[in-house]
Amino acid sequence: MRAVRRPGAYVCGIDAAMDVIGGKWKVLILWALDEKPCRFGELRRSVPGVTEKVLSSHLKELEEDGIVHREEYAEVPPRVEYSLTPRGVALNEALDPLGAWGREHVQPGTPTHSPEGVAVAGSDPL
Amino acid sequence: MRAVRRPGAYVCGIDAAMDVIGGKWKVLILWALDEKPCRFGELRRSVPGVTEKVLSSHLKELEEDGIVHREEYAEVPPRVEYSLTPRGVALNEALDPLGAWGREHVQPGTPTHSPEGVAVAGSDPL
DNA sequence: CGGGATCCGTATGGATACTG
DNA sequence: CAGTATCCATACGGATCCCG
Repeated sequence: MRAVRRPGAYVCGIDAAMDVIGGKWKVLILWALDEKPCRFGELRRSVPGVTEKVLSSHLKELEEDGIVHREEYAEVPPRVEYSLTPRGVALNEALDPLGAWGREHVQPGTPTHSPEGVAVAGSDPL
Repeated sequence: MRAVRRPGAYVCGIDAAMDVIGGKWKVLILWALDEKPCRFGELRRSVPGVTEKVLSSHLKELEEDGIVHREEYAEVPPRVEYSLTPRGVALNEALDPLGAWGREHVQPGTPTHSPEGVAVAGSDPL
């Protein structure tokens, strides 16, 4: 994963934000968590195609970035719950117009929200 | 670069949008073009650190995605001008809240817009 | 000037097996 | 269940040379 943050500084806020959500599955993770807090296994099912390692890495980074909160319960069947922090909620809101743009301009018919993992069929309209 | 579009389809609009702006320098390019149409050389100067090849690739992809328009003038000193399409303008607008989020949450003090010498004091090309 | 072609290093992500 | 460890593939980005 991103070994370390961009050394110097960001050129702009978008640049900075992109560094946070740059992972391949991050926005999908955020999206799933936007619905409800999730356990690791749930998340894995909600984000089809992601592997444990990558999911784990992404979650760790999102946690470091203050986007998700990780609550660990020291129980016998280990239980961990991930949820969005206020900052994460704000990020998701900021992401909304971008999602609208994507739906409008690149993939008409894309669902608005389907954390269960629905994939639409369709081709590039361009 | 992205050899081909994501095989199946996108899970959501954000997912789709991310595929469009996923390149390392794309948002910076968009940002520069948001100010004014630019020639290749200008762009290269506006996006410090990017190499010709990558800039070229990114521009080509952005063009394929209908984000930028490429106007080629068959003159003796070859001249090409890149500009944002309406779709590109819309994308930039959709990116705005994300930029605001980034400025607020990850890099306080990041400038709002400075496409001229995008280099912020102290910024360091990777 | 505006790139295309080539070669190459690295970061990112994937598969699988294993552990607390 | 919730990860970690290891190995591996490749996409991405960079340097350089070259051409219209």
